[in-house]
Formats: sequence, structure tokens, C-alpha cells
Amino acid sequence: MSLPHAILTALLEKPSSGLELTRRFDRSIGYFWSSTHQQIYRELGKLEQAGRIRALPTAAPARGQKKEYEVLPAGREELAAWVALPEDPRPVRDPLLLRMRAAAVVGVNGMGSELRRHLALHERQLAEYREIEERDFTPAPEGDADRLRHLVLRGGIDLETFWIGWLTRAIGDLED
Amino acid sequence: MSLPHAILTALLEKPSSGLELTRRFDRSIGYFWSSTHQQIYRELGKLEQAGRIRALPTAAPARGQKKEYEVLPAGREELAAWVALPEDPRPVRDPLLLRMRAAAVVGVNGMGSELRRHLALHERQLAEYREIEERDFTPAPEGDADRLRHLVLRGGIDLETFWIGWLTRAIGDLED
DNA sequence: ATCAGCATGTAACCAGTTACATGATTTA
DNA sequence: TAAATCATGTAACTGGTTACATGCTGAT
Repeated sequence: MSLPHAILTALLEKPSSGLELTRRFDRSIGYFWSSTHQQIYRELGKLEQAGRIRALPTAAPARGQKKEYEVLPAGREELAAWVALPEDPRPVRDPLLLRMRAAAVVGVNGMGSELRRHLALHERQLAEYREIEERDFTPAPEGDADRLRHLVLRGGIDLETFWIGWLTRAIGDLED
Repeated sequence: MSLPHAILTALLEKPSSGLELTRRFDRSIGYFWSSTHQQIYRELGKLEQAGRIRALPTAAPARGQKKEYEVLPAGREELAAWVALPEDPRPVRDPLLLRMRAAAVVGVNGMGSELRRHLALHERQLAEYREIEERDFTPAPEGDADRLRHLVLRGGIDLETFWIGWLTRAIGDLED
């Protein structure tokens, strides 16, 4: 049940249309909760139905016409309640680690090049995060909100760093 | 499409019944691809239908009666083909990072205690991994298969270590 | 004979993915 | 006026979750 809350967060940061949201999910919020435009439109419909958001009155409600949404008080309350709710970390589900485990049984076919490919992808992602850090969080921010957003970004950076470290070690190990 | 391959891997390591598989998913394989018994039974049915596995002839096919499966050659080939297939890392989808981002907008309600709770959970998981490492991979294994399984476990250890590091920093930051 | 626990399943639902449809606006 | 692209959607499907149903086996 996280997508609606991701959308509420994004809309609180800035009222947007469905497509604008989609684009922002490809950049900032989406780094931690990815989604597609189909899912976003569906969820926007539900949120509007439930009285958590509303279409800005200026926008015409026709197909093909831009429709901007903003968060209503009920939506903000809902989001605040969700933030306070305890929720366990989800069990890991990682296809690459699983594949490696399978490779222990059926042989390490194309694993070497696959690991190098993943390494390159994670290095690219890390570089992107570092650019954002440089641009938005240097020097270190003062306000609470930006400090938190910086922490989230650090999470992304640390996660990519973990992958790069593990993949580098794995590639070395495989080559023996 | 990873669950069937997780099951094939587990069955190649050791032929099992549905419930035995479920238990092993709560321990080893499930650390990297979690699943429930309902899903496992459903998938076992499909795999049998598709001729990738078969019930051991000894077992009676009645409800409530234990039914053991083994992997057929077609299943092993399928698994080997899957291992060789390139597959991009999935986009991150992490509720805690998302919640932190939401907290930047609506305030850090119960986040402090929640972060400490997660920290404890990750520390417990790390301890469990270290026990397994001690028991199964000390001294460092010689065989290829066990070296790969050790690598996978290292993945788990490094991932938990990342979380512990990030959570510790986040808790410190919040307290200022 | 009953009950606890082992073991296998069914059904309904929900979230996410993939493929496709349609209208509006801009530009060549 | 045709094509590109912006923008909003529908439909069908798949994988995963939650809740429940049923049969067998061994202990008291």
C-alpha cells in the first residue's frame, strides 16, 4: 500500500498532472518507489474518489486534456498517519543473488559478463546520485526537510556502493 | 518469473515435498527469494504440468499425504537457460526510504523509534547470517558450488551491513 | 475417541506489468 | 492537413498475499 503515499508525497511537494508525476517518478521519488503512468492514473482516480486529492478547478476534465491535482487536508492526514505506522522491512527478493545460487547447481554460464554488466549499471546509478547530491545538497542543507531528503539520497548512494563492492568481489572470485 | 527457478534450484539441491520446501524457504533460499506455502504448491503444480519436475513414484497422490518432487532433465535445462539470461536489476522499491521522504513533508512523527526498531531487526538478521557463515563456510570452501553459495551469503551480510550503517547514521542525524 | 499438528490444497483479492486505445495540441 | 508528441486512459494478465478448507497421522 505504498504507491498512494508516494503520490501524496509527490503532490505535496508540488501539485502536478498525471504525466508530470510520471516524469518525476522517473527521477526523484521513483528512485525509491518506481511506477508506471498506467498505475499512477489508476491510483490518482482512487485517491480523488476517496477525497484525498482533487483536480484543480481550472483544469478541464476531458480526455487528452491536462488535469492537475492537489492534496486535500484528508490526504495530508492520511500520509502523516502512514508515516507514523510501524512496518517491517520486506523480505529480500533479489533475482541476481538467486541466479547465483542457481549457478552453484547448474554452472556459471554467462554469469561473468552479467556481473560486469550489472557493475556498470550500478556505477552509472551511483554517478547520477552523486550529481544530484552535488547539485541539491552541497553545502549540507540546514532545513529539516532537506536534511531528511539528503538522508534518503544517502540511502541510495550507500545501496549502490554496496552493490559495487559485492559485484567487484564476486567478479574477482569467479575469475580464480 | 523467478519463483519457479528458485524452486527448481531448491529441488536440485535436495528433492522435497511442498512443506519441506516451504521450511527451506524460511531458511536458506528464502533469504533471497521469499515465498509462502500457497504459492509454492501452486507453482509445484505448474512445474509438474509442464514436465519440469515429477512426484517421486513412491508417494501416494492423496490429499493430506506427503508428496515428494524431483527435477527432470527438462527442468535442469530450463534452469541453466535462465541462469544464462541477462536481466536488469529491478528498480528499488523501499517503503522505509519512501516513508522518510514523506516525513520530510509531513513531519518525523514516530520515525525515531521506527528506525531503531529496524536497526535491531537488521542486526538480528546479520547475526543469523554470521552464524550460518561460521557453521557452513568456515574454513573457506574449496568446491565451486560452495564458493558460489558463500558469495551469495556474503551478499546478504553486506546488505544487512549497509542497512545497519545507514540506519545508525539516520538515527544520529535525527537526534540533532 | 479426540485433539494437536502435519500436509496439501482452494478462493478471493490486490498490486504491478504489458499492450493497446483515444483525444488534444503543436509544428512541418 | 498530416505527423509528431503530449496527455489520459482501458483491458487483460501475472505474481504475490490473505483467509480459509480438508485430509491424514500419532499421542493421550
